[in-house]
Amino acid sequence: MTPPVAAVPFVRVFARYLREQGLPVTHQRIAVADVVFGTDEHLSVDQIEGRVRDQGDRIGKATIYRTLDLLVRSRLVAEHDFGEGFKRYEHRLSRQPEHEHLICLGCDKVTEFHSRELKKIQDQAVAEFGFQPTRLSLEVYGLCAACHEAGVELPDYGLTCPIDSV
Amino acid sequence: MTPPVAAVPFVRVFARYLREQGLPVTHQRIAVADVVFGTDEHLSVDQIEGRVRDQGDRIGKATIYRTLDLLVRSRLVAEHDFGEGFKRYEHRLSRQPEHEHLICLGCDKVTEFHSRELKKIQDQAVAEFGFQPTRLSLEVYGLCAACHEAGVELPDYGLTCPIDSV
DNA sequence: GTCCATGCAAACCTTTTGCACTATA
DNA sequence: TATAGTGCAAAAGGTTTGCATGGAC
Repeated sequence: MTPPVAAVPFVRVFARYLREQGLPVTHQRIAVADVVFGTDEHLSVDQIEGRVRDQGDRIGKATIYRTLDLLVRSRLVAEHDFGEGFKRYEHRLSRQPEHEHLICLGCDKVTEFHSRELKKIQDQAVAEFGFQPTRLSLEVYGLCAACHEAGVELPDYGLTCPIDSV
Repeated sequence: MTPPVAAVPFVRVFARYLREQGLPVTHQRIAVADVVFGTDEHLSVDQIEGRVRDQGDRIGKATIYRTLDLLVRSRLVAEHDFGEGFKRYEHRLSRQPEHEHLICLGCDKVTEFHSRELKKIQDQAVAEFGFQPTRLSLEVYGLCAACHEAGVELPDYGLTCPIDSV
């Protein structure tokens, strides 16, 4: 099976990168790249495994983890932790490379957005603490418009909140 | 051993909370609360275990996890993931309850700070996407002033970055 | 032909759970 | 004394590693 057409040039960038590093361009590495560059979703390792197998390729999980490590090091792919107990991966080509995520607690939908306030926050860290930022991680959790309009309610953990009365 | 004086009233808040919920106020729960409310550090479960034992109390890890769950539900304590592979915990009393973290990749020092830009970012999520935020998580990674001045260098992952040349 | 990648299974680490026993109220 | 908590050990779940085999160049 062939990868989505849009993904092909990005997979080529990865292949070129591998050759530049003197690393073999293997069938499995390309299969993982096909999947990751072929979508704008934020994929888990299990999802990547399933899609590679759906394409007719056999692959082991260890190879997926090792290939993702290469992709993240190359900075062609970003790794995220949305607090689910596992990591998710998204490619950084054909989209705004720097963006943050709105994560819906009702339906798990992830919306990408960018705020220029983030620059100010980093500037503030420099001005106030002499801190030199190299990267930041921002996730906003809540309800997406659809869930909000559908009246979805988030469980309130079920317990009272003493901090408000302190 | 007695807990730090400053921690005592906060531990009392937790004890009152437990009674209000109809839950037993046990030695172990109070010992964990003593440790967590007795510092402004961001403690791992291992650190909490060590400090409880240093105070002369015996405790199992399962009890620490179960007590931290209560503390987080009560909102007296916040749980954080700084990407280390385990969680850290900090109390939310006697400090700005809402704050974010600057995490030094050189010495692991954590600096708390607050930026009013965060409010604007949440407003932007509402205005732009109709997203209703309930909480957000922001961590800025980089070098603290001391490490920066000491000339600490961060490893660059060792590989070239093809994305800049795409 | 050399070197590295792959697949599998085992190991690892943090966190959760089951269960017999103990402490709280 | 009834109810819920504790400790221990086992389980769970995601990720990493060791090693013999197989593929890339």
